[in-house]
Amino acid sequence: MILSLDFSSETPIYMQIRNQIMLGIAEGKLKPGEKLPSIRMLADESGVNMMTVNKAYQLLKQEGIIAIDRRSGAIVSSVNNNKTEAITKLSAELKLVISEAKLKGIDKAEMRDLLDCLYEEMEGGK
Amino acid sequence: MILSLDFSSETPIYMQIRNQIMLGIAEGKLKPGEKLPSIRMLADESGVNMMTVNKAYQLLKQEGIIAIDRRSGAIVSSVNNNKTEAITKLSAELKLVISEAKLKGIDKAEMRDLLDCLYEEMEGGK
Amino acid sequence: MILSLDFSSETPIYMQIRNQIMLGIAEGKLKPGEKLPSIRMLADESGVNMMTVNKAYQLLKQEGIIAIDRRSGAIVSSVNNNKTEAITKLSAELKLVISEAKLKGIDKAEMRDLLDCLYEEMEGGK
Amino acid sequence: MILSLDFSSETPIYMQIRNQIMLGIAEGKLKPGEKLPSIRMLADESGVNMMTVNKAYQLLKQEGIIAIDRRSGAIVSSVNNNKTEAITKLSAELKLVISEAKLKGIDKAEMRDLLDCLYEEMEGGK
DNA sequence: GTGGTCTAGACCACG
DNA sequence: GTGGTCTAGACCACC
Repeated sequence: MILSLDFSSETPIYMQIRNQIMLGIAEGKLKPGEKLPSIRMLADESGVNMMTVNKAYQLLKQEGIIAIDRRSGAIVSSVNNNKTEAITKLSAELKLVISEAKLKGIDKAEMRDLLDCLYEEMEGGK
Repeated sequence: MILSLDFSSETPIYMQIRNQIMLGIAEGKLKPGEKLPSIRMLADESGVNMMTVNKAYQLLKQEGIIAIDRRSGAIVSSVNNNKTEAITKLSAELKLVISEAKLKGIDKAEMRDLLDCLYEEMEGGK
Repeated sequence: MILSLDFSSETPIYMQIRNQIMLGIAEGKLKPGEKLPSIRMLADESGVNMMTVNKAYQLLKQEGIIAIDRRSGAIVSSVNNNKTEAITKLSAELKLVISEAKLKGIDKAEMRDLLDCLYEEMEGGK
Repeated sequence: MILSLDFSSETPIYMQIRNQIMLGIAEGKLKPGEKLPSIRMLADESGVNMMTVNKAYQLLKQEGIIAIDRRSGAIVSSVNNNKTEAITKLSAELKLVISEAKLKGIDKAEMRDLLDCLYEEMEGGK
């Protein structure tokens, strides 16, 4: 688990960590039930403060993506959340992405291709 | 052009304004060449500071989505065709959305449906 | 808004702050829509770190008890949450309190009296 | 005596054990004078460390709820009648519960009902 | 002015 | 060992 962080990005570091862990899980690099690195270890490896990593973990926990086990640290949760709520959130995000695409002259067909392409790329990492 | 702002959202207000204008353009409610409301008017209507609206407009200008003219205020630009750069940015955003979808148990087929569905919804507003 | 904190208590300071604010609202000392002191001010007054106060506020926000407005800081939310969920949580807490009472020889009648008594005490502060 | 522990809960495991034993006694599943399972047995059954169970037992002993005998292990104490002290502690706990209730729109009458309801539920287990 | 983020340490509770 | 809490300062984004 190596993180590549951009310290001069507008995206807060804890959010970058959260995003990369989420990507890692989605790409199958991290599997449900698997242990995540400890807060301390990840902080040391990545050159950030413990509390920053902690904040990312707390966020992921709150989102139901990981569970923090008192005995053995953080583990990846299995998927089980209610879709309806998730779809509402995703729709808003997707709409924004679609808007950006449109304004850059990318049409529906191209977006579908891009979606397919990204899925393949991500499945490949399994 | 009525904005619905959530002052307790994590998303900064200027970003909410930018997003809604972008959505408005993508949905065809605002067409290329059309004039946007003046900063002052939008600020008054929405109950926010003029500086905040200004920041949103500057951001949109910088993204090449609107043009700001001293005489006639802000107008919607025509579609920009610098796709390559845009696709890189969109890919990163889409990847994150796909990850979230996966972790909520939403598969590729459902995402394609959602994409189609949102396109129809947005075209409808034209 | 003066907090009385016990720095040697087992209860974390941020939780003591959260509890006292919750009590303050329930007793009517703080009314819905009213502004809470800023994080900085409360931190200074109470002799604790900003981040500790921040943690309390974040917790209250997450519990839907306060809202954090980007313009004017934190304000007390109006009550509107779904009761069913709340009752589940309250039941577990009350059950524990009842158990403790029983084991100390306090019977049902006494508990009802205590409940009434506390309600009067808290209403009095309105 | 089967414990249901949530390892990802915020409540420490030893406290969960203590709470469940207390509930068990209050509900009459465990009667004064009755023997509690040995530390080792409970630890094995529940998949936790012996030290953790020990901590829970020590806490219960300190609270005067159980007595620990070298020869026969832990036994449930008879009801302690030092009410005055107990009431102070209970009042603080109840006040917090009442606050939470109020903020969720649950009024005094509903709380009284809930109290009655929980008493019946707990008596039923006798 | 406000809150949001981050750091580099520290101590404690838990298991 | 783990995570949880806290501090005293700092810088930045937002309004």
